[in-house]
Amino acid sequence: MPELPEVETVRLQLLHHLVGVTITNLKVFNEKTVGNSRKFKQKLKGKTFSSIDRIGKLLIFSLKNEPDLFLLGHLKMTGQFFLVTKDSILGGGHTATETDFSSLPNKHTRVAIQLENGTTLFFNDLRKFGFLHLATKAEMEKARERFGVEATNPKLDVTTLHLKIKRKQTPIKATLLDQTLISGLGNIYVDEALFKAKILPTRLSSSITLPELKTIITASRTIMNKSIKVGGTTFQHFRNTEGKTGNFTKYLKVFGKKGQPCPTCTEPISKSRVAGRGTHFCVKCQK
DNA sequence: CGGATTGTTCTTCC
DNA sequence: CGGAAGAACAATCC
Repeated sequence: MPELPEVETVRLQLLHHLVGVTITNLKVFNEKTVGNSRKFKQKLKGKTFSSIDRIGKLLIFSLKNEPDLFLLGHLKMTGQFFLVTKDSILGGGHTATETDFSSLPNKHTRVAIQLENGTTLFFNDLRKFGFLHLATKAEMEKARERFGVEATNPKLDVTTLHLKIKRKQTPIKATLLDQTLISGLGNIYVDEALFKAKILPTRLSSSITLPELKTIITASRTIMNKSIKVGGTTFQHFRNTEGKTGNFTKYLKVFGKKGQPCPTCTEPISKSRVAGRGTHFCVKCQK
């Protein structure tokens, strides 16, 4: 379940390997992933990556000398990028639990992008919810506008956010997952941030005071920045572009810890459904 | 084999 | 009309 830190981890790695690199060929294994594969291949062949941006969990690829063509990428729940160089094929060295690069493309490969330097970028996605879509500048900007300020952005104005949510009759968890209000949080980091802020995920948004919201936002930022530093969380399907799992798993305090003692008070961690999602919390620590 | 899993959008309901 | 709840999407695991 890639959230902001995982997507940022992917972005940094792709940035390192793709900028200035030209696409020589493309292969589409799943039409729906790209929309229209004919157009997708025709538009991208011969183009050079110039930069990669991110808003929330959406990746935005810019192309050299193409001011009106962008590539929007979303991993949704199970999307993965794999960057396979000659070296990594030859070198191997991955454990059995990790994806075997020499076997790519495999049955979950939806798109393969061949690059001039002998590298291939694979987009794998088990559940086919993720996408790589072409967009005009106007479409890209429209997509951007749908996102609220990123949870990690120090400029996030909590007072403005509080005004937007103080009449909402939904659980605070649902509000924090709403990407149009605040972007980047997903199921894992919401649970972790609310635990750190000592707020119950079921609390109505309207009951959250400004100081409480500030605490939640600060907690989100702290947790996600820490996660970015260690390469994200691996829970089920996330792998970075080298096929490695993230390292934030060991820092998780409540997510996936149902029945285990709360790290603060030893009360067993509870799990229920909030906002339609599996939700973890401590009934004693969170109010 | 039914139910749970999850990011986002779409549909339905009140 | 607008907010909120739930379904849908896909594939897999238990």
